[in-house]
Amino acid sequence: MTSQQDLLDTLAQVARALGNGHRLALLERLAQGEAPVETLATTADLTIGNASQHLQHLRRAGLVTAQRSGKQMIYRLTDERIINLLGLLRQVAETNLAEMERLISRLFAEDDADGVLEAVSRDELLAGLARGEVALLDVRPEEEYEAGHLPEAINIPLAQLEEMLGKLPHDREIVAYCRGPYCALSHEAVQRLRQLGYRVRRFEEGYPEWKAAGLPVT
Amino acid sequence: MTSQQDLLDTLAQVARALGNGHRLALLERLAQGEAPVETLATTADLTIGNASQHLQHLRRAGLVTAQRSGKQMIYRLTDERIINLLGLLRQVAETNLAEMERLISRLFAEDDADGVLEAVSRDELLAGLARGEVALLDVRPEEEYEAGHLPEAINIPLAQLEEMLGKLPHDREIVAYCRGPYCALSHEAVQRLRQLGYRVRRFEEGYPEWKAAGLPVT
DNA sequence: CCATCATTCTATCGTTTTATTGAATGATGA
DNA sequence: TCATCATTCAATAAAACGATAGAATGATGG
Repeated sequence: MTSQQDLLDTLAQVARALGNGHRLALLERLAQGEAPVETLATTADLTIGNASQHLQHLRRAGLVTAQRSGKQMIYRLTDERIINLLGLLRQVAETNLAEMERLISRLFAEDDADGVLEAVSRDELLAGLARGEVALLDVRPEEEYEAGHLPEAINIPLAQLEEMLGKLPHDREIVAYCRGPYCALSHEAVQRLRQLGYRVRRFEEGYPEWKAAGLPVT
Repeated sequence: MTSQQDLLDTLAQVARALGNGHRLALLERLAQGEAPVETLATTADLTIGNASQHLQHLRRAGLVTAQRSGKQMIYRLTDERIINLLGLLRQVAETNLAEMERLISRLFAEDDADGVLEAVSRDELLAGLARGEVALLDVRPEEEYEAGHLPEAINIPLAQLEEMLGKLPHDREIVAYCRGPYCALSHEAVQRLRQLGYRVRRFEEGYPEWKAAGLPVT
């Protein structure tokens, strides 16, 4: 009977590994693809030593694995389902926590003045793609695009948006996506492109969710 | 950009609420149905004060809600998806954590000497029920059975197993279930019934998972 | 084999969590 | 209204966590 509680304690240990904002940021970056410590530290805005320690913590919980490559240590998620786990955690938090709602609306406050920027759901996107009515735009950095992206997506990193407008079609609606639901890149891309007269909306999810759902990636 | 991290911090707060074995035990009990503090404290083997404090913690994280009923405070899960969240957490932990495997095999060590006790999957169970080839046995306490159970399940609490054998059919295989994958009740029931000559296996999940999957309950 | 670079380990300190105890609150029924 | 019961609140001490800085490790290129 006591080992029943041992199991729950072990489970709790895994949950506790998720219980820190910095570690969640590291996992979100890892959901885009494997990366060495330095990259992870930079995107999560941590010192190297600090990032290393958090990564050890995630490793002890079995959420990430590490592999040496030359003098670098490459980390990756142990399991695609971790993305689903994060998604479900987010769903539960969003529906049941008023605080969450407040933060989300603040993060995306400026956007939706006239309601036209409503996000495109996965089903809607799939339907639009099947009918050839939409073009996909990936606004993540080139490195993350190279590591994997949605089929037929055009990559224009946000930093080069205006320079690379030539790659965008004019005959179709554009759907922009980035790292996930909380990633602000596609929000900003949509705003800037709309000011330039493009017909564009954002995808409500991101690359990791698409991949975790078993949909094809390139 | 900083509010991106605020969101992750809030998410981390919810994860941290799951990061304690006692709180997971409370949630597992709540997955069976709502209950007052005293019941919860008893099943989680906590003092009342301690249980109350953990429940407050879960409430702040938006995972449970409380409602006064007379002089008792009734707690319940805010959201069925929390059961899915726990299930996914368990899956991830089981596949990626050697420690987990060790604990599970220890918990169920005696059982499977000859391999016949292999658990019945959800699909297999549904097929068997559809063909009328299996009878369902719910070995949880009567209180939990009353709060909800699988359709057509016979309730024989483990404590009264031998006294109530008369309720069991002899012409079909019996599938026993209880609170969930780690619950030992159905394991023990299967062992004891097999010694009495019954053809019986256990369901690999439990009532909460069945309900959370949207399958019919009574 | 030495200098260098990426990463991890160790030690420390301040902060947060947890369990425990006892007092306070809120509803009930005599 | 008072005594009682269920629960929560408040205060404390022990344990776990998180950030930081500097030493140690392990691979590489000369």
